[in-house]
Amino acid sequence: MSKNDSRAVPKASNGKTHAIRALLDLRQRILAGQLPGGTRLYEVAMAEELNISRTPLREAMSRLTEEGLLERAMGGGFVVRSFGYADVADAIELRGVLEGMAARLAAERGVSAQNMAPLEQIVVDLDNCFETDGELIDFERYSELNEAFHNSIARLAGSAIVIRELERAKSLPFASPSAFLPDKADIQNFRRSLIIAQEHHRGLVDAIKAREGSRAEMIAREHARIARKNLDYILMQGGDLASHMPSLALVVE
Amino acid sequence: MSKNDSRAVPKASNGKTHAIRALLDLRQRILAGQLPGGTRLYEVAMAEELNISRTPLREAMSRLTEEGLLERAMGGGFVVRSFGYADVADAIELRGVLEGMAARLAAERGVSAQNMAPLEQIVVDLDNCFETDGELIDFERYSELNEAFHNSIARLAGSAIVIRELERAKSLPFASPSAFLPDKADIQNFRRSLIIAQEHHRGLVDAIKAREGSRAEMIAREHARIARKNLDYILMQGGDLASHMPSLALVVE
DNA sequence: GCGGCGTCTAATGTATACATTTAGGCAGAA
DNA sequence: TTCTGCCTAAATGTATACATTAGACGCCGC
Repeated sequence: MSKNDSRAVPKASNGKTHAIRALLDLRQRILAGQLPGGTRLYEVAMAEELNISRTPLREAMSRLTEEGLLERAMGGGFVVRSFGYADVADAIELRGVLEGMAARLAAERGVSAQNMAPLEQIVVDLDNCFETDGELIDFERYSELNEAFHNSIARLAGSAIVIRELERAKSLPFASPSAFLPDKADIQNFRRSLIIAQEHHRGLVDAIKAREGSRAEMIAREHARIARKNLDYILMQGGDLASHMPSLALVVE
Repeated sequence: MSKNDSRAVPKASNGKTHAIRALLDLRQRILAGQLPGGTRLYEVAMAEELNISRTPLREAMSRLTEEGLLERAMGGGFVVRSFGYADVADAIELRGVLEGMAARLAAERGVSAQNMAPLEQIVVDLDNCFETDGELIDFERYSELNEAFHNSIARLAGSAIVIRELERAKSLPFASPSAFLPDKADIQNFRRSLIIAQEHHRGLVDAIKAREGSRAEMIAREHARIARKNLDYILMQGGDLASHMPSLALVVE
């Protein structure tokens, strides 16, 4: 058989190899905007800064390239990927398209009641995050449940490829489903958003159960566009809100 | 400024570093099915086999992971990614969805006559690959032009993100637009396919020019489904044809 | 003064020795 | 016989020295 199992795995059991620590550290710096798009990461300098050798650093940068946060520079080396407004908008649209594909496939291929149940439960739980007057009370929980809802949709399609690509699309911080959820302070301005989003969630479940593929797809797309609308609102408000939105720290152009 | 230009670039100007050569070699072996899905690539053994050290080998494997041909194994190491029929079908559908998104965006955002011209020329050139009775004569050229057509559609959307993700989707050999073009010997059986495909090309140009986003999207999707139909036909024929289809060498399950 | 050429330097590429971790086998005791 | 614990081997992780390359800079000749 060609599939040999093996042994090794260094410090990893501990939780972290040098490479993993470097990965986390670099990711955090990029997401925080400390390493602006276009910044070239020089191996020697960065290795010294992180107190590791070049080998695990290259490993870390490789993984960040897979993640889409770095790019390989022509002729070697790594550069922080640049994102502008158009990229953010397109990444959100892309997520919508992929979630739409997942929802459509789920509807077309059919989902058993048993597999549907968790999704429906999430919708109920999301409802319980609201007061009777429609005001959001448990913000943290809403965010978690929203994330779970989107992950479930991806899984319901039953396609490893779709799951993988959706995961990839969401790895850009500003493309994540919860990227532009309102800050706690600004919930008032987004109340309508949240109510509409929840209606989308209900609609998606309904469409998938009824095996209405096209409807499911369109709702998923429209749902993603809420993020874009929130983004535009935030940008229109000026610098103050934008600085509260950590997803945007790495967006420059 | 944070964007420093730099110097180094080893043998690369020559065309190949050890890592690049290892990359090409491994890719070829995977695509040829010599390294079946699930095969674990042991660094020491593989490095010896390729006559290089582990360092450039890891570099090569890293890049193949970005490409989607390898996966990182839990606890370290690399494994050849496994593909089954469902993955091939889904990858084709995914390409259709992404090309659909590109076509829709192109239509919605509008394309200048100047930017549209090359695409229209490709359609004319594709027509010239057929005899008056609809028989394909210049197979090689058809394949090239088909590839060019698909690349153009991606570019017309004017979105770096879309171009990138489409490039990624097409990097799986069986998801490429020309993956299931008929073998020269089997052209007869696929004549209808080619005629329909060409009609799709015309329809796409037409829809984009008329800014009919939804129509453009649906044509692009339907166009990709030709590949799936050809795939199914090939599989139904039994092993003989499949062995003529190099894109399928790495598909196991 | 200007242009070409050589050298120098900074960066990545490569090899390799050593460290770390775990699987699995072997041996001894209950 | 079976369980337990150690020990070895095999694999990846890490550090580091050295090789290679290309651009920068300055010198020299015209």
